[in-house]
Amino acid sequence: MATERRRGEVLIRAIHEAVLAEVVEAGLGQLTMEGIARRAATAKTVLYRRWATPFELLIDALGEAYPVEVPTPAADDLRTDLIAALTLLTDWMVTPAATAVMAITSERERYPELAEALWGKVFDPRGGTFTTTVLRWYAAHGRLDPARLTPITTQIGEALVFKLAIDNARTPSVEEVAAIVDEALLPALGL
Amino acid sequence: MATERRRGEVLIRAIHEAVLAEVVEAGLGQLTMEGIARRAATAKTVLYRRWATPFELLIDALGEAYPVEVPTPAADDLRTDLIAALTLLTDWMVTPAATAVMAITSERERYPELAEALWGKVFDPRGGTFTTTVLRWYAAHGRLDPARLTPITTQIGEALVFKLAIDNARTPSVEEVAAIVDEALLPALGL
DNA sequence: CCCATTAGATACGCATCCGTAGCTTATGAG
DNA sequence: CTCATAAGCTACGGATGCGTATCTAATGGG
Repeated sequence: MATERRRGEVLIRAIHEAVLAEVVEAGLGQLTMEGIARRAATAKTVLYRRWATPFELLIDALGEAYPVEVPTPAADDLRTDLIAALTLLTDWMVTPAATAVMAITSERERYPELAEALWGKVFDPRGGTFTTTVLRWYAAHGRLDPARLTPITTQIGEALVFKLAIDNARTPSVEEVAAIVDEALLPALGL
Repeated sequence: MATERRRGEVLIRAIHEAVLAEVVEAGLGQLTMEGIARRAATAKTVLYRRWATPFELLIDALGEAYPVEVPTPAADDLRTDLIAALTLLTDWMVTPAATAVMAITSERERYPELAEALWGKVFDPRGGTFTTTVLRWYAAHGRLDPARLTPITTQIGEALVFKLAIDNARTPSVEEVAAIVDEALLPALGL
C-alpha cells in the first residue's frame, strides 16, 4: 500500500485547498463536509475533529489565503498606477479565494454569519484596497484634489471592473482596464 | 374541510411566487421541488406534471415577472432623467424577481443552462436598459456627444449602483444615486 | 525501539429530496 | 346533473448528507 499519511500543516493546507475548490465548483449552498472530505481525500472524522461546520472551515481557509498584495504607487504617474492597481484586482479575481469571497458577498443575506466572520476576521483589519490606496497617496502628495475623493469616486474603478466581469463572464482585459481609467475614473477626478 | 382548490392560472401564479420566494430565501443551490411545493402549499405531483426541474419552473416564473418598466426621458433634463433611470433600477433590485436574476448572474459558471435560458428567453429580446436608454435618446437628439457613449461610460451608473448595494448591503438612497450621477456619470460624459 | 498521537476507514440511524405511482375528490364545462 | 379533468394526498425505494462511534495502523517524538 502506498499509504503516505499526511499530518499537521500539510494535511490542513490540503483541506484548505479542498474547501475553496468545493466552493468554486459546488457553491456555498452545496458546501458539505462529505464533499470537502472527498475532495481532500480524507475522512469526515478528520474534519469534524477540527471544525464544527463547513463554514468555519471555509473562514479558516480564507484567513490563510490572505493577505492580498497591496498596490504601491510606483510609476509616479496616476494613470499608470491606477491601471496597475486595477490589474491587481483582476488578477486576484480569478483565484479560488476571490471566487469564494465573491460568493459569500453575493449571498450575504442568506448566510449572514459567514459574511460577518469574513469581514471581522479578514477584511476589517485591512484598510481600503486597490484604487483607494493609490488615490489617497496622490491626494496626500498634493497631486490630486482631495475633495474629489468621495465614497463614489473611489469606487468607480472597482465597480466597473466588477460590472464588466459580470456582463462578459470574464475579467476585463488590460485594454478594458485602461479604458475604465481613461473614460470614467480620470474624468471623475477632474483630469 | 376548507378545501378551496386552486386551478389553472391562479394556481400557476401561486407556484411562480413560491419559486421566486424560495430562490430568495434558500438560494439556487437549495432550490428543490419539495421546498417549492411546501411553500406553494401544493403537491410535488402538481409541479412535476408541468415542469421537469426546479430550474425550468424558475425560468418560467421569471418570464412572467418580465418585462420591467423602461425609463422614458421625460424631464428634458439629462441629470434628472439619469437619476430617474437609476431609481427605476434600485426599485427593481428589491423585487424577488431581481434577487433571482442576480443570483443566476452571480452563479452563472455553476449553472450555465440557467443563465443561457435567462438571457435567451428574457434579456436578449430586450435592448439596453436603464441609463443606456436615456443616454441614447439624448445623444440622438444632439444634446450629448455620441463619442462619449462607450461600453464603459454607459455602464458607470449601473456599476456604481450595484457596487454600493453590495458594499452597504442595501440599495443606494436617492441622495447616493444623485451623487453617482453628479460625481461619476456626468463628468465622464464631459459635462 | 516504544508508544502516544492522530489519520484514515467503515458503519450506524436519522433526515431530506429525488421521481413515480396510485388513489381520492373538488371543480367547472356541457 | 353528469362526468372528464386535474388538484391534492400518501407512500415508495433510492440516493445523499448529517454527526457520531469504533476500529486500524501510520507516524514521529522521546
